[in-house]
Amino acid sequence: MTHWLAVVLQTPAHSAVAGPLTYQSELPLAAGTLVRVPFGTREVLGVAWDTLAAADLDRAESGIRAVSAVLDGVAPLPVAWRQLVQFAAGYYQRSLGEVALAALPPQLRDLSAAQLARRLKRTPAATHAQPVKNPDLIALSEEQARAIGQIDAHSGPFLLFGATGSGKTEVYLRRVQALLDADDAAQALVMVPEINLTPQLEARFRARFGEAAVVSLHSGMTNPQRLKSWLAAHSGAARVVLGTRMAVFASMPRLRLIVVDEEHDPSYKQQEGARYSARDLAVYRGRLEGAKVLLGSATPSLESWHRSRPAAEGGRYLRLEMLSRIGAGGVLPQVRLVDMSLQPKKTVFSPQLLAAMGERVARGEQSMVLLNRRGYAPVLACGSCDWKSECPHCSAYRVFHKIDRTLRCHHCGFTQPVPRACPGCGNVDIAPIGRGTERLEEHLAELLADLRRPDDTPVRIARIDADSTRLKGALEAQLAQVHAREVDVLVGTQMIAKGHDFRAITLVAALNPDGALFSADFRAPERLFSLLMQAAGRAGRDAAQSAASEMWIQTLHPQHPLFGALRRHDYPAFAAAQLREREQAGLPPFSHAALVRAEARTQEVAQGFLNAASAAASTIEPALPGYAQVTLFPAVPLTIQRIANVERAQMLVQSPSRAALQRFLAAWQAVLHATRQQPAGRGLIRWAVDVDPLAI
DNA sequence: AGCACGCCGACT
DNA sequence: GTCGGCGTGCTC
Repeated sequence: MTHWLAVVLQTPAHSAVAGPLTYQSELPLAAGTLVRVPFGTREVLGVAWDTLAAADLDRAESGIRAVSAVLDGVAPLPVAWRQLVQFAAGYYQRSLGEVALAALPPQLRDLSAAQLARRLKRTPAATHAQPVKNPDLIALSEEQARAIGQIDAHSGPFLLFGATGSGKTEVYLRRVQALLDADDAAQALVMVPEINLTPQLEARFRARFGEAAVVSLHSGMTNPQRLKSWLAAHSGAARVVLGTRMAVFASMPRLRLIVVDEEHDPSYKQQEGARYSARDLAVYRGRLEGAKVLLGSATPSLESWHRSRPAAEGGRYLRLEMLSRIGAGGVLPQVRLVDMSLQPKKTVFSPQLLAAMGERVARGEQSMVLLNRRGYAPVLACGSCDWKSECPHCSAYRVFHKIDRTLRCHHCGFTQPVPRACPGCGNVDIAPIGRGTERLEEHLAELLADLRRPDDTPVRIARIDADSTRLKGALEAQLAQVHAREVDVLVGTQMIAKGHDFRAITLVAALNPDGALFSADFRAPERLFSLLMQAAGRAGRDAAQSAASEMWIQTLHPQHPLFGALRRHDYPAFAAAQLREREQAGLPPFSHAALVRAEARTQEVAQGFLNAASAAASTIEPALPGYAQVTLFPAVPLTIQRIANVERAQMLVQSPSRAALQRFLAAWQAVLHATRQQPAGRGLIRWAVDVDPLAI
């Protein structure tokens, strides 16, 4: 007997074939079954989404092809997984197939049914790994115990607002422990923002629950490793899945707890393809599957903070507070502001800061200097004509990297040797303008050259940024050097501000954070506050030194309220002020936004497409649902207008109602597709919608 | 997006 | 005479 199936495959977002396709099969196949199907001239992986009755067929029976193979070694994907994918595809305006296939391990796409069967034969049968029971545990703080009690007593979602070092990870571990002890098939998902942070967390979870119970899922793993972890989660054998944002889509049949650590981190938002927020999907998934959701941060996103206001005021999350620091005498580092307007112009290090660093060196303690700009200098300029190191392919300057004497574009990658003389006028006097971490490291070496460590050896300076850690294992090696106290002063980008537990650092300095105070990006202050709080949290983790640890900030605006709140370590005050501003300006979380981005060879084409699609939205009959509550702004060029010779434009769509915005976007999708076929879409390279964008 | 088909320049 | 340039069009 012939059965018909709706199968989703990775069909491109821009093509006409966006929805599920119909195939036939001699055997009945359950929804969620993985299949390989013929598609054009190739054979691809698909997920059986629905069974179809003959009456549902809208296509001549003769045109329907047969499923070529069934991957029956893998259990069908659970209904909750399909619902999550369906929701994400709808909410983020992408095709079902794109989201579904991107959520599966890549190797599943590449292996034939036979290859997969062979692979599965090598993996042991799925038994639920049993974690170590009753490990030796340290006593909980009163705050930790109270937070755990509340998590047990309520259904959540929870926002665990816990200072750096307040022991959030221990709370996660205890809740996972309690869950696994109580239910010997239950699973927990623990997400962290960056791959860099998974190894140390993995070590802690493995130590507590044993090797077999814990698997990781992130893009730094090899494809076979990812497949293995994914299968362990899917079969239920793995009890704890640790991962980055992609892990929110892990198939877990008995998911009962989801932890999103550092929930404010922008890395949770995917920035290409389906631009989902793993944090937001985690909350949705928790509700869908009846799993408790625990968001944790010392500086929560304003969205989560707002949602965790008292229930009487409309809050939907339960806020749990852990304000004191464990193991550091409860003391947070002192924040010192240096007014740079009192310093000579072009001062990089104020004398006060240098003196403070010098004291650390003399005592054998470590300092950390943050500068959010890698390379030697952001621009190279000619002294006699107006030549600057512009990238020929982008509307941006190429950065001078002294280490290999190149000019590199950080946007398109275009790299050339530094010219001997000015390409504009031939003058040999071309000079770096501004400074990046490379130059800072060099400058600091000069400034500190005369200092001696306690054993009378010279100061050792190291730099950690994306350039110094490009090689595999380089970051680990450099971090190990810092831990082994082979470094006195560490210079780096925000890469070093996050998560790493540096025991001997007693001074952290931010050299020039002022850009974010007056940025056009409305989230810039939130990010800066979070970065500085996290950086401050790096200092003085060791109890013996915490009392003397300091966070130094050099600024032209020491009176700025952001720094006032930071000095008091007062996130709630900062958040309240920011939320007031957001409310007045009608920005998220008080409104909802989506961006449509368009790329073309010329700015006119990119903007023309967006404006045409915008105009077409209002002329459609009947009027699109919710259209009255939706505001479409005119198309504008992106901040970096051109990258790799592609012009980029965007259009903001805003609404006070999330539902109205969603209905509008769903209906507008067809208009955008149609506009592309019209003269206004001629020359357009691509377009994409970004729902809940991080920056507007 | 792939991967075909299709129609015009420099090579064994 | 073929290999291959990437322009257009289709995939249940």
